[in-house]
Amino acid sequence: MDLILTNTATGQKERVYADDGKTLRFYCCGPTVYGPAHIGNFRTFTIQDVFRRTAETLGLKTMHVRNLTDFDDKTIRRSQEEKKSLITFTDYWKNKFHRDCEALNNLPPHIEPSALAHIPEQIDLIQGLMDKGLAYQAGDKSVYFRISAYESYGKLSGLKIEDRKENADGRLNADDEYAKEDFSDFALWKAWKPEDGPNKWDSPWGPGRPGWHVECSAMSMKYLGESYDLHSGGVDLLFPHHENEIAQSEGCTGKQFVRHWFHLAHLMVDGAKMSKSLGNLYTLEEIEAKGFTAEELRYVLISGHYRQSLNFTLDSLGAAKSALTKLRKFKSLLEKHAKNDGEEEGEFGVFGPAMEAMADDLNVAKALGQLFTIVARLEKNPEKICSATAENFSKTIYALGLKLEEPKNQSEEELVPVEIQQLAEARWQAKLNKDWAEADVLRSKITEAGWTIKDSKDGFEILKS
RNA sequence: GGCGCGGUAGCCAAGUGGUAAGGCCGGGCUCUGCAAAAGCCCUAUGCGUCGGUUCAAUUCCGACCCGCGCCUCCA
Repeated sequence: MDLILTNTATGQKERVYADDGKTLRFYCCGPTVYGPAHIGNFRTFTIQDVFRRTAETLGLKTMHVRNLTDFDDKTIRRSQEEKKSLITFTDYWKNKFHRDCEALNNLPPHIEPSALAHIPEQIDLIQGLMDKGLAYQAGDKSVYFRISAYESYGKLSGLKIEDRKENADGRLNADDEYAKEDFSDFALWKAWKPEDGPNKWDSPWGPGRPGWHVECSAMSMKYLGESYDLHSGGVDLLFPHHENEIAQSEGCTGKQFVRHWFHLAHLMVDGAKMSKSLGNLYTLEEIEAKGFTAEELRYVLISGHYRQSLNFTLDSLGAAKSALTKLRKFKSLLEKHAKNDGEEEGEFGVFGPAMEAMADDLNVAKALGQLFTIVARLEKNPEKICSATAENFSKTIYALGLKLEEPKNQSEEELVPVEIQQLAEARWQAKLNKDWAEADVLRSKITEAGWTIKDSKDGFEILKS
């Protein structure tokens, strides 16, 4: 089964393959570590993870590189506001990011280069562009890419420089106008300014730091080669970031930088773009504080098609919770019947239709639809389940990145106040005595106190309402 | 203004030139003192609006309306 994905560069669905015949080499633009990543960031990283898992499930070997941007305007400014060194500051947020990724069950990239650790590579790239006349040092000592010397600029995004000039009125700031040859030229090397504090590095052009776009070109080519298979990021990076990466990389090497561009639509919240001013910007921590799990969030984030923006609501997490419970139950049904030896037709057996949907442009919504249809069918005919069914289910679930583990017991009993515990036990006694009226009175007292009783055959559970 | 994406049931969301997957919610029933859980069943003559093509359109074409994204450093 081939993996098909829409290539932004051509607008066509194309087969994803390893150009060297061995390993699919791909790069994902990673986070800037200056604060907690929000669920919109994680939609991108999680769908990229589904992409990788699906590729692997279909038999492709992968080499996944994702960078960490650990110096830029924001990291420098905020570290200074907090009176911390840049490294201390970014390390904290790197660790936070890694913990969140793990909770969401995103596989760690094979290589995760940090921009700070690759400044020499970035300087080399800039020097290469200088040598070719594609870059120049301006009066402000910064180095810029000379777009007028690079003809195919704009080929990925389809944006025309002339159009942008017309729309740039009022947006230019005086420095840019003064320093750059052309307002569209973007910074490759930013000359040091007093507000950068101790954060400066030496270069042939004086002290300063690389511009943001260079790091992805320099690091991806270092680890994946001058030409590689696929590059991914949020749609907002299409222009200018990825356009600039192409200009820098192809300008320097003269070779095609990336064959396949994989862009992911944004997550909306309650029908609007996420922003701090609207107060609809959630982090994983906030989602968990509302009583949902990372797996429930993952389910929501992957459940829409990646080329379409997905509207996130808290209600959708509730829906995910129920859907996951259903899958979890099915998993234990499989485990009961998995001892039956048996074979299934095709690469993924009865789950073939679900994997076909995954392979066809990563249609997760369709795959989930197929999955639930198959689940319902097998639940009605459990005698058809065999060891191969369980294996094929595992493969499908792996591609989605779900775990379907039983929720952990959070030692609920200990958290329940003593008086509630006593009321509950009194009620259980009343129940055993078949004093239903007394039992109901006690139940409503417990309910009023904010707890819920769930009976089973030989005991009860106390849960927070 | 330019480029791009989208409008399918209460919500989320697939899909097709031949009569609408799936999930959630809701409703009914079963099972248990009740409740919860669980199980079974039901839930769009309709796919933004108006025209056109066609034996047949939600699916193709045209116009229009609405929402969203990008147009210099935001996944």
